[in-house]
Amino acid sequence: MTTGTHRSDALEAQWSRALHSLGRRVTRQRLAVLAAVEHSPHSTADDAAAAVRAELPHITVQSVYVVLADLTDAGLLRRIETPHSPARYETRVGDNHHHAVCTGCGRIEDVDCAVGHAPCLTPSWAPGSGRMTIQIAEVMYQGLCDDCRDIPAQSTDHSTDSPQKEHHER
Amino acid sequence: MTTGTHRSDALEAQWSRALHSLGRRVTRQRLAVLAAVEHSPHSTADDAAAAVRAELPHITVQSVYVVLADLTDAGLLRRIETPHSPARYETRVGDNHHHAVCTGCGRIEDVDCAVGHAPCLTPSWAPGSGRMTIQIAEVMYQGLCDDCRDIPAQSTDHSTDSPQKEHHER
DNA sequence: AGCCTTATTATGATTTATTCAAAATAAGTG
DNA sequence: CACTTATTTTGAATAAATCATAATAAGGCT
Repeated sequence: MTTGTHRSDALEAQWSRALHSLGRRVTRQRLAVLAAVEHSPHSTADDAAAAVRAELPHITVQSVYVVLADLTDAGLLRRIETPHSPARYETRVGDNHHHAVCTGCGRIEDVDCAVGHAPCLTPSWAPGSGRMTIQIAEVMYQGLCDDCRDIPAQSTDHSTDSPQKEHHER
Repeated sequence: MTTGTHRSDALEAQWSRALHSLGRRVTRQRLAVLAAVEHSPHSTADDAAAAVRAELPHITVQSVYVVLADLTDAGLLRRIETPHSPARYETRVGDNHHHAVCTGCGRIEDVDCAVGHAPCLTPSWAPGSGRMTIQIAEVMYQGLCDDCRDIPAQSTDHSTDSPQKEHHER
């Protein structure tokens, strides 16, 4: 085990090169965090920390926060803010894709840009609004996934509640 | 001052009716919160609490949280989650409009739906994703407003920082 | 008008998500 | 191998939001 290579070695090399060319140091924790997020996209900081601990048992959530923020800043990760949930991260950067979250179970799916590519960067402004130079457009779809539609009301207890109210998960 | 009416009385009556028909009680704090959010849209819970205190000096943020959550649940308010900022609320519900936030100053503008109306509810799915029944599509644009483009770097202090990094406001 | 039921609000504490400052560590350079 | 400095660790602090319980008041009823 001198070389200590498991996991996708190709990706690791790729990330190392990327970090290097960005003038950033290549560290175990950065590679581990990248691998964790690559392996399970849309991870929260906690998720990532748990995954990383398999390799670096002593890492703390705070360190993971620092690494995540830095990698996001460097452009190697993308941060997603889903409603009623901590921030999530993914390695798929650069392409203009969006997300759909199921209001039933909270699962998140990737969605290709609805309009094509650039068009969603040219919004039609509401009357009276000042114009902006749009740089990114994040679309967040919300709905019910097929699985959750099969189980109409597996809820715990709402007596007179209408079936289609708020769902919090997690 | 027996009638105690100031502020937009018409709106207040409208909200009262809405609450009533939803089987919910009409309370001072609900009306005050609605008025506060109506007056300055995209308010945070803190903003709303501050505004409401002009009328109900003893109200606490926690109560405002409860009221906001309940009104959102009732469909009288809409909750917006902007990146790097607490949740915000607005009274404009029902229409399918989106938001643009300036990465410079954090100001938020309303944006009419880019695609028209319904189309943004029919996303093109990424390969391998399970389908979902989309209910709402929130689009979050990010960019620089004209004001912030005029002042390229009025920042406090970033020495070697590139001008286009993270901005936190509030 | 006044009482009563129950939704709503207040209170105080608690949890969760995230950030910060300072000390310890380790990448990469010469 | 030594040295500089980015990065990580550590421990504490803050911000945002939620929860359980007690107090209050809305609106139906008589």
